[in-house]
Amino acid sequence: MSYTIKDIANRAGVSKSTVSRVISGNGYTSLETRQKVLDTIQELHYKPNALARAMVSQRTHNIGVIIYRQHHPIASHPFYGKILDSILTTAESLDYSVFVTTDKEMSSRSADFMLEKRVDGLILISRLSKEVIDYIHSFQIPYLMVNGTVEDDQVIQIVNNDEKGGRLAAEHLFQLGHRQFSIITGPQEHRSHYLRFQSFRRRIEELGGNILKEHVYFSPTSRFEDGFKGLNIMWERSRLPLAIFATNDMLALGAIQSLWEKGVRVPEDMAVMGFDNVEYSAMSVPPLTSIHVEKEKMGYDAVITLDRLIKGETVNPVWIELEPKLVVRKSTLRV
Amino acid sequence: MSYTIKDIANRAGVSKSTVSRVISGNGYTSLETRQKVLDTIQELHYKPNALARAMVSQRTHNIGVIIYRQHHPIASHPFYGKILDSILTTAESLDYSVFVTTDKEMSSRSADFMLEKRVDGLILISRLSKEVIDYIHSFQIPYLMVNGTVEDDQVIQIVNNDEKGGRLAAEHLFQLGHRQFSIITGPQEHRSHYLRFQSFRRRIEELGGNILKEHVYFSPTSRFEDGFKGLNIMWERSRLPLAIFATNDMLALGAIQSLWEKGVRVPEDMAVMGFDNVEYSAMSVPPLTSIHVEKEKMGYDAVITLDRLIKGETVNPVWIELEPKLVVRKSTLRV
DNA sequence: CTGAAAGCGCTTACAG
DNA sequence: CTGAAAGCGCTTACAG
Repeated sequence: MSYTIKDIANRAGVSKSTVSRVISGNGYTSLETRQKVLDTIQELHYKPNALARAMVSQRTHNIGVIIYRQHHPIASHPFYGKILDSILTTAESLDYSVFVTTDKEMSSRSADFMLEKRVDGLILISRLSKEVIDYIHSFQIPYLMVNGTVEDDQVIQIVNNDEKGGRLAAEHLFQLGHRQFSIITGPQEHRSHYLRFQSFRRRIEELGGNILKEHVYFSPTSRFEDGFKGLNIMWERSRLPLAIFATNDMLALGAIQSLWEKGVRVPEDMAVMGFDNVEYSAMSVPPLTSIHVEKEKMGYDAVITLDRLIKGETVNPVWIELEPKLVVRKSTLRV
Repeated sequence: MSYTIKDIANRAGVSKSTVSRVISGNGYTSLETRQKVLDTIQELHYKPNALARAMVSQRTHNIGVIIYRQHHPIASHPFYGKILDSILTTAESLDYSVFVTTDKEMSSRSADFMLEKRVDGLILISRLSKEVIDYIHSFQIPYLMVNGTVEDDQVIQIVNNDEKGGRLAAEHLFQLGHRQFSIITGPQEHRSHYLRFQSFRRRIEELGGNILKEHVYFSPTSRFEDGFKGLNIMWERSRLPLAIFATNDMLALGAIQSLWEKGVRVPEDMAVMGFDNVEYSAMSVPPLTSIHVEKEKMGYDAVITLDRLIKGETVNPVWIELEPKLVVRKSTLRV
């Protein structure tokens, strides 16, 4: 196989301890031996075995990311993929390697894998069952949750302030003069969709607008296809208001394509807005007004916070909430 | 920390060897002791330390994925993200865990990390410099390349048949009656963009059409923004032909948005087609005609092949080429 | 400043 | 069928 510390020691004419010392920089070494060791390391392209190191140091410098996927593959997901990207780069900057796993059955299989590999900590993304979380919790391993579904203040969570986001959306459409609205909202078991919808509705009602029951479509998923379908279903049900709010961008884009097929122009005939501000919202025709969610920051904060936990520092607050922001594009322009 | 094999042995009143045997299923164990051991494993939620196992077995059951990213974050990328997704699920089915790393500088840093962690094998995605590849090669670790840029038949590669794809695109547009074309093509150092463009042009010329120099835009990246910009630049340069071929979907979508801003209708006024068949090509307005590339199969084949290499089996052929397919959508419909 | 020894948590022959 | 011993490749006190 590859060279070991013993090979280096022999070749440099010193002991393993000495080699270990120059690599780690702990303890004293004479300049001369130090140089000799460094040279032979170079020469042999020696790579210390991280497994052996981890065995004795009880630290792998690996972290695990578990992402729940149901319908959507996850890495390529415009929302979760972004979070993952930023986890990857942040982790790298802190010298962690990251195991990525996507979990379909919400079983503990992924968790078991990670546990056996002795990761230093775990990042859980999206929907994971209470059982799995409790299971992980029982192992006393540092972990936290990003954009989770479970309200649990035992668990460190990083989330978007979806209530505020819903309000921002409501105020934007209201200001454009709309008083009646159609809603396409994702699975209500998912905290985000639920909060976005509820706070949008509440704010609209506060302002004096209203939302009729027949103008709400509860989508079984948060995907494009169901945004498309949802619009069709509502369309056949009744004459639609001139503003549509979807609780995420993919649903909104689905609605827009459906409207386009019907010959309804956006924004001239109807305004549409989404939520998340995924990359594609800027690329669509027309570009989609949305509520920006700081996906990169979610990933960044997750790693930084996990690193603290791993180092035994206490983390406060337990609940990290990020601020959403309105991004106006042409899909809601007053024409 | 967590329990060790010794804890289990003590509690069950047997030796470590015995515990090891029942876990691995190697060697004989009486039904009685077997049950006793299994029970205490259950009871203590014992998780064998994969590091220790790997130390002795010289197999980590981990593989590494290195993705080059320059402009685009990579996990969320509509093309590479899909490959990654399928790597993740395939690896899981073969009981591999996967380290994912994105490499910006094309340095050997990621490779070094993976090497130190003693991954069983490596999957390299996209553009990686010859030096890095040679470097990895020198360590005798099983590895292969997906959608690579380098033509090197020493290296096992999984690629799309881009020449055929380019031809399919040419034939489709030609059949619709077009004889002149605009091209937006990505970085020519990238094998895919180069081949797609060249074979498209060749096929068009064979058929009797032609492509003028001023109707070709060489884009510095393969991103949406540059598709948008490319269209603008050509637009100002001269009157454009009524069919546009972009060497990937993102460039095509950029062009479509630009046309939309100018009031040019697709496909009524102008036909546009892309390449890759990323998810968003089906979601755009209008839906985009494209050449489908089997991204999922790339990831799948990569893992299956790597697994063979890891097991010491020989792999033939060295160059795995996937067949592209034309997907017609409304952006090129004859109206 | 340097080396020998013990130990991290497993598996694998080897005896019995 | 079961246990004691050696070893995987490191690090960490402990002597010297």
